[in-house]
Amino acid sequence: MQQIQHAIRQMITISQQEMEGLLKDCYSKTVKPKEILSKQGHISNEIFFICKGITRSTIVDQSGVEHTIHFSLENQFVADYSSFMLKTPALNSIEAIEETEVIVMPRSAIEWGYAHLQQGDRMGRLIAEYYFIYFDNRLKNQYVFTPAQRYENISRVFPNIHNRVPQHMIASYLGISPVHLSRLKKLI
Amino acid sequence: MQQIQHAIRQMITISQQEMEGLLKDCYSKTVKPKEILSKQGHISNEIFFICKGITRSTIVDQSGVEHTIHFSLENQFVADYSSFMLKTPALNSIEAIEETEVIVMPRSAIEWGYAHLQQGDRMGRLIAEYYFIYFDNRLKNQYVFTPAQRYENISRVFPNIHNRVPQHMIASYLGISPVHLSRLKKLI
DNA sequence: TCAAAATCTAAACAAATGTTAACGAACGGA
DNA sequence: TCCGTTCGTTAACATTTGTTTAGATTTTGA
Repeated sequence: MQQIQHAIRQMITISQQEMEGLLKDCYSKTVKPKEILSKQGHISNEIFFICKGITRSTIVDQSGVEHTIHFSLENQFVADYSSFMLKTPALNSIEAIEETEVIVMPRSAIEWGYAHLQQGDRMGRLIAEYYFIYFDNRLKNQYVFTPAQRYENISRVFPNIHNRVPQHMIASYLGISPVHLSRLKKLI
Repeated sequence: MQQIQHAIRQMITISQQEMEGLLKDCYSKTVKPKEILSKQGHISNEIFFICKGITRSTIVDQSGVEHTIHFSLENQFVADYSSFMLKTPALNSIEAIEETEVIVMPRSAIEWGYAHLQQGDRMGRLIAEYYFIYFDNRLKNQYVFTPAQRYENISRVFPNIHNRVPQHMIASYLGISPVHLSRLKKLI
């Protein structure tokens, strides 16, 4: 619980009492590689904070092919936020790549935060803004860089990613086939 | 000013007095087709609300090729939010496609809002969340749909777009060449 | 420890997409 | 109104990327 408190305090000013209220419904959970944290088709009612490990978010297309849309590392929050906010069935799943320890924040905790924290909306705003900047940057990258260039840059966004996830998942994240990524690496 | 007030009231509860404070530094501006509202390389210190018209946001890659990353329609806010939030030089420009009337919200107005509005952070959170959902959806679309499918779906996001912007800009938005879009249309 | 599964690379071929050039239609400013 | 510009389409060819298959290596789990 130390880690998540530190992450929260980096965003907002929060009293010890408030912190206890926010975290009272939260609990820790450990999942093994390939285990699912959050499943497509279900409404996401939880946000996860990663204490240790790494996860990937996946989405399945009409042909049944699975795509990796995101990796999440230590000290980051992860969820299908669209599903969480809209209360619609999640389009993506979240699964552990390594053995991963998370703190589960149920919807009740988040709603308690918006209602009772002095800076609850501010925290929501900062989280949303953080992801906004991330998505915005990612979108611009997609217009401006080739897949090879995006491969070269990926460890800026996900440090040490090459040592932690198999290459075919990186290819999936880049939107290219694993065979093609292997080809591109030869040229770099 | 009616329109922007209506848009704001759809997000938050705000008194008439607060509204006047928020809008006191805002002003109206009209630009002709192809005129620039916001230029790449400059720090964005303004958010625009579109009363009438349509704009596109563009980014230029290393080879000097211009890409259309976004269209913005009536009753929407538009800016390079990353530049606005981070106070870093904007990567993209915003230009009018049709003759466009906007309300300019300078940074001073936004900051006044965060500081003085009862629900200032809430408004910030809702705007950021709205864009989060938009980007998230857009990203998932890119993994799951082919360019042809994204072309077929584009008018769900940008109603009537086909009658308002030249096709080569739509191709640019989709990330394909205008020639290729022309080819794809034949097959649909 | 050992067999099965996962992973990466490579080659050959197929499909998708980009580039260039040409042409006619529509559009816009003088 | 007229002429230059922008726009959309088409064809031919080039490049990029996907698919399939195979083989070698590593990892995993019983």
